Amino acid sequence: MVTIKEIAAKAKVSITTVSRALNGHTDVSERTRKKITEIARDMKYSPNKLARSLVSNKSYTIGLLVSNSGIDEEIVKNKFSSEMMFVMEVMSGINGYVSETNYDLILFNTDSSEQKNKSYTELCMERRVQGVIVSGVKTNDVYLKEITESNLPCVLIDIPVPNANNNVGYVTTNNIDSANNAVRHLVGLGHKNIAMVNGHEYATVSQMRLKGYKEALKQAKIALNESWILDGAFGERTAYKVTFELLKKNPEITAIFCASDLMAIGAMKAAQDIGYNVPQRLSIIGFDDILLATYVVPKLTTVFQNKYKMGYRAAKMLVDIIEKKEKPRTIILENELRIGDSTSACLL
Amino acid sequence: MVTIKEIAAKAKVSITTVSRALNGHTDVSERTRKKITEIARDMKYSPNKLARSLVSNKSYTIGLLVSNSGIDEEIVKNKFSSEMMFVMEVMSGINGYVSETNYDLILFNTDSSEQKNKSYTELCMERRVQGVIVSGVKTNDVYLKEITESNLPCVLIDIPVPNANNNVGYVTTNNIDSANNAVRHLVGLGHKNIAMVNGHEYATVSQMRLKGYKEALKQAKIALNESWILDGAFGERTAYKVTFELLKKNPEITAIFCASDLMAIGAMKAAQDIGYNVPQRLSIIGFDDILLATYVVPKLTTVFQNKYKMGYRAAKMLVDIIEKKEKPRTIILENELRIGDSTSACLL
DNA sequence: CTGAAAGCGCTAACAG
DNA sequence: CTGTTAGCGCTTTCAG
Repeated sequence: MVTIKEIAAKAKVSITTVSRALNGHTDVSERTRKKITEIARDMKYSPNKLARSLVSNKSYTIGLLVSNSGIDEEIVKNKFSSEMMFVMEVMSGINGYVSETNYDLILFNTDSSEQKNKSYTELCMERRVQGVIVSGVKTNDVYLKEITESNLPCVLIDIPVPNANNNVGYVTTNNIDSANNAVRHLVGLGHKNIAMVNGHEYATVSQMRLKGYKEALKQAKIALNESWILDGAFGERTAYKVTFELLKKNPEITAIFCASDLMAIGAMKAAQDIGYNVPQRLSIIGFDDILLATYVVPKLTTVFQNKYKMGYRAAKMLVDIIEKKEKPRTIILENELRIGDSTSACLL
Repeated sequence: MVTIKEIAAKAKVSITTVSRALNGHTDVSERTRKKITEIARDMKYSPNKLARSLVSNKSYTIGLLVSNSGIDEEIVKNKFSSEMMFVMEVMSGINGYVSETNYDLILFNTDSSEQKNKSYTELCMERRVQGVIVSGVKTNDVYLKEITESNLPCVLIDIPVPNANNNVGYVTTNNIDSANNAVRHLVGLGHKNIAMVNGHEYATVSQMRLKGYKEALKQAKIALNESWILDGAFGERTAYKVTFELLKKNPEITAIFCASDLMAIGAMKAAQDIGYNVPQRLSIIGFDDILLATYVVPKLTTVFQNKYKMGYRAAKMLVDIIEKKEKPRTIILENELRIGDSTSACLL
């Protein structure tokens, strides 16, 4: 590895001058600058960012904290869980913004963190990342609180933080209204007996979507039946099981609102296995609009979340925080109900 | 940020001693070690890996070079391309292995590299990554050659390198045989007029799969019809278009072998839009077994590639190279034909 | 415009 | 067992 020292020697100048020339400082004569840049190129010089970071105290790296949990919970080992699919699309957006900047992305795995007994904060500190984006982490996560209470700039995806300091922000979508809207759509189609398959309780979005569901029923003056609210754990198989049971016991149900597409797919399979036609006998709505939603048959009616944008905006917000720009620390994106073929008028 | 210097001051020892104590060297008395570790904990000390890397010349970071190209080529901006889906699953495997080690993963985007006019090698050098995994990059990529010819440890996914130095390796699957096998399956079902929708030419896998296709036809003594080999560019829409044309012109075709699942799905839609029943009128086989394959109707018959394993093994190989372990630099995994509902006996 | 010197936080001989 | 010293590659005062 060639260093500025070697360049300095060859150019017969001091390392200071080399540093300045290469960094575009104005106080270097054109002649020496030219000489130096040429030599640098010839020697295939590449600046050592580690060294630069050490002295400037800026690593220009952003941490990305994602969970792999669930990866072999529902699916074997080579397939994704619902969460994974969601996170992947978000990541794509994060990457999209980050690649417009000088920052690089470093990937941390929350699972390995627990193996190694290191908190997320430690992971980040060690690498001196300047900020971190957290996604796919449960609200009861052991290390979550620590990191939001630290001074590390931090943006959370779908995890609202009530009264956080100015270094913390979050990006989420309008879950309550979207859920409400989805359920209202069902009501509009004449459905009255509408069940809900929710995700696990350790996701804020579950609570929000449930809230929207309850609101919509109330507005439609439909009595809430608590036993029709199921826990599908954000998994296809769990959703399948609980839906199967539910439908067997309660033939009066004509529609189900699911808090994720994968669960909707699980529910749909359960319905089909029971012999129900979707949507004629049972309407189903999902949430997320993952790639899969368009490909299953019937095509899912679902709440489209712009996951790319969520990631993009999260990354942007993080850089704003890092660079001390005073911008909103909360972003709530709007969703959009996309009508597919899994919903239709109630025929019962 | 608290440093070992501050710990040293508080513990009234030299920084050397602190360093040794914290790094588990044996030449420190138990008493001082205990004192030091306690102080470190109390002060919330976190070692600066940047500084450590600088002196030890080991960054303990691995670069991950993936392409985003195609992301808005076929699909809007918030959806994945086929390549993306594949790469994502591979990434999951890479992450799986890496999290068992001391290394961290740093993400480079090949597109941004071109924006910034930096070669992959530069990107890696600057961050002093100790090795890099390359995936989803085309064989004609401008910077590809440079990086494999550098001394940087490097593992490629699905890009065989003929006579590379000992620092370069690759992981791929048995594409020729798998393709051969897939086509033979069609032959076994009585098909004789078998077309192929291939990916673009800048992927080695396209060439291999084509080779397998040709081999199988030859073995079955079926004449090769070059005009039945189409370029689907690894995209669903392109595959749709070319298949549509092909089927219109050549009603004698009863089966299509596609070099990727997404293209198979595109082909399937084309067939259905023409009024063909799949599989009765037209059998279709895909390649990859991406998550989608199981969810489309009819469920795709496809060649299962263990993408997680590909990533896992690639990461493992890279670490072996970095740590100078003499292990094979070539890994060719076996695939498995998974029969779905998109293939059946030839009825024509 | 240029250079000398100090130092970022840490590790690693070398001496004691 | 512990401290002194030097230095990883770079940036940044401060003097000239």
